[in-house]
Amino acid sequence: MFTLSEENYLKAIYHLELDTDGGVSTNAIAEKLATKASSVTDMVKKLSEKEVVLYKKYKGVTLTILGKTVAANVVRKHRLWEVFLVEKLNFSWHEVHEVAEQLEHIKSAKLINQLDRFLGFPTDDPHGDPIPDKDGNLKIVEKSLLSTLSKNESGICIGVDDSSSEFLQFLDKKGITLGKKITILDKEDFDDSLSILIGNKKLSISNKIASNLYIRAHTGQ
Amino acid sequence: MFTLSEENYLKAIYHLELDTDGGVSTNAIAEKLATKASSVTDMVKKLSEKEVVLYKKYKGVTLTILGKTVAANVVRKHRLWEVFLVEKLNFSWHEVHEVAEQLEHIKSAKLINQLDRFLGFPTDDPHGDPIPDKDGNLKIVEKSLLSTLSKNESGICIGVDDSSSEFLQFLDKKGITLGKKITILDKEDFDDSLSILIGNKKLSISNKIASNLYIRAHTGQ
DNA sequence: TATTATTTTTAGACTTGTCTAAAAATTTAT
DNA sequence: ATAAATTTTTAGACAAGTCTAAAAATAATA
Repeated sequence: MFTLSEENYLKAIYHLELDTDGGVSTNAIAEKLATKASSVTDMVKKLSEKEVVLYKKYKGVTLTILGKTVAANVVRKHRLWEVFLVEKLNFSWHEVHEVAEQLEHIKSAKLINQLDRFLGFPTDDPHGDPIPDKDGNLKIVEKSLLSTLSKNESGICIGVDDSSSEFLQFLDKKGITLGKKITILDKEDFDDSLSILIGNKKLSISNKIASNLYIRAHTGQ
Repeated sequence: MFTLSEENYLKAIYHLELDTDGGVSTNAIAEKLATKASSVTDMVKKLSEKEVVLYKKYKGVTLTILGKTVAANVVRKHRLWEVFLVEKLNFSWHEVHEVAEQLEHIKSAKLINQLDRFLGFPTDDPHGDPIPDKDGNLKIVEKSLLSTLSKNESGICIGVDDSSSEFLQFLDKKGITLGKKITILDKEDFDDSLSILIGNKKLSISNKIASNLYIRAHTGQ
């Protein structure tokens, strides 16, 4: 069994490993968890003894198979609870993270299996992130940043990179939601801003926005 | 804000106060929380500084208004989650306690208000215990132990005193559930065991069982 | 009421998870 | 390749919550 702190470290390492090659650095973990590098060193030693990470001094950390399973399960719980909050309790997508951070640590296999069933076995959370299955496997989805599309190309909005409350509320205001078709009408060379068509509305968005929206290629019609 | 430990102490004191007159003793709290009296003394001092309990050395503890509100809110959350688990996730009533012990500490006013609404504003948990309202007020229900009824009296089964998993599973096996009408057919002087009619079934139950079942008087038919 | 017995508190220690400050290792730059 | 900058680790300390063992207060009993 793992403590709340241990689970948070495992989750952080799990996320960091996804966009890092090789071991995850002490500093990166410290930044992600808003803690100090020395604390990370201490915890990583403990996790290493529990055989959920591989750790060589000064060489960074990697999750073991067991560690990855534990971490993926925490992520699974986090995302299932987010779905619950949005679908059943009328939370907005920008409100769910903080509460899911707490709920993800509730320990009960039955609870999470039944919740999964109750929600109809969802595959994605409200931000478009895939929900790991019971064994911790993640569905791989071909996705690109909106900012990488060219003029006249289009795709379906399937997720966000930055899921801060501010960004999500901005998207709400603009009417940008998951599942909507987006077409690039024009790209401005000057500042890389985009003119897009979403639904039947024309919008102008900055490159910063476009670099935080994931798109699935949309062939045909 | 209160830590998990503080909340558990407040809840324990809250429950103990309900069936104690005067202050709650250190030992009683220690027993309820399966901890040591010395630990209780330490915590009670801290709670006293936070002004949620009144504490005089050697004289026991009482909740302040604030303390009672905090405790009732934890109980409210516990019982709402129990309803959720039974009604929505198909848990049996003997399985909910352990999970609700964890869920009761999740901090989010919106979560609990929306959960309450989602569940249709239930007034009782699956064991028949009343759910405190937002202000911490408890509905008072006139109830008696089944063991106090006389021959030919009857009532509706509305709750259990002992809600241990074993007892609840025993009740499941016997088909004794909340809301059912129970009539005393006979009382055995020798061992105070009862012959009862529940639904259309005749059952013989020991006094120990009868002393753990709450009944609401059922006048007429 | 004096003496036991019980309850409660104190004192000191331990664990978990964190921190600061300083030392050691590694990386970067000259 | 040596010096400087950065990263990482160690050493020691602290807070929360718990424990054991002993002292102090209260309650029970003869």
